[in-house]
Amino acid sequence: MNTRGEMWQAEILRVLNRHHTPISAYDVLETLRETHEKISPPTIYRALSALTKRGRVHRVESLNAFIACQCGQHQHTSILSICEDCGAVEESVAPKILKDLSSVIGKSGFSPMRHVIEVHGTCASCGSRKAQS
Amino acid sequence: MNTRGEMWQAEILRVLNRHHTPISAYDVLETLRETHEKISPPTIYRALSALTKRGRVHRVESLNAFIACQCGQHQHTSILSICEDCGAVEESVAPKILKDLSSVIGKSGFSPMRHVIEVHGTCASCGSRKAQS
DNA sequence: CGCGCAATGTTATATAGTAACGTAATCGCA
DNA sequence: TGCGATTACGTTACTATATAACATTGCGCG
Ligand SMILES: [Zn+2]
Ligand SMILES: [Zn+2]
Ligand SMILES: [Zn+2]
Ligand SMILES: [Zn+2]
Repeated sequence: MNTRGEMWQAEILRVLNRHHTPISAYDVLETLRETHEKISPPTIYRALSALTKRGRVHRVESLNAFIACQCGQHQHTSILSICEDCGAVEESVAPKILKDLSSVIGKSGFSPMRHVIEVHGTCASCGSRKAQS
Repeated sequence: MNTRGEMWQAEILRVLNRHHTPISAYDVLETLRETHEKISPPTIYRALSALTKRGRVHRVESLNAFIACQCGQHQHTSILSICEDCGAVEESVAPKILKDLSSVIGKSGFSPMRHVIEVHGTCASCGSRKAQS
């Protein structure tokens, strides 16, 4: 059975949903340790990996961190816009870009399986805040 | 003077150019230790970071590894196609995709500074090898 | 029951990256 | 040239991220 595993996944998802920025596996670990003293890294990583497979959580490769999927629509490849000022991450879904991407890199015979698209920059509110000052 | 720093950059670039797959900073470290016993991680990371800024080396975020720029044209943002079979990485330059990407994520007011586009999959030769068997 | 399998827990370790500080080279300027 | 300020570099130690390996649990089934 996997009731325990599912329990960890649910707990971790709750932790991730309390944040609006990506957090590291070890941040999750520390948080869960407040209530479950004996939890250890492999448990966290197993659950995060299951959640990622199920599309409930996205791994932010360029930050080695994780964020709950915000776009309702799971099992998609999304574009992550990461504000380097406030840390906020926004998800966009753009099938056309994925298609163009496939066609560009497919020219050489490469067949894509997983896309990582992460854009670092400044979000709207941080941008206007900086423009003011 | 920064002749020492430039020397490390040159040595590291030589190491990276001997491989056709991304290698980790610590792989570089081990290799250089064969000839320079006392070299240490910060030296490697400083040089890698300078090389990355200069566009001579790309950091593969989804592998925590580095590869020498293969496309001659430095200081560009490139799309990396990573074969999960043989590890080979191919670079593509596609300004149109970057433009589309900016326009999609710009709708919400986000202004992009750095793009990370990495596609995992199977390269042409590994694909045909698998199709045969 | 009692064997076999798969999921989970546990310990330890591997891998990746950086802070902090001292020293040495370089620059700005009289 | 002399000399303080500044920056680059080396070195030590440490923090952060991730996984290997093995023990244990609990369930399915004859
Ligand atoms: Zn999502
Ligand atoms: Zn912001
Ligand atoms: Zn390149
Ligand atoms: Zn291949």
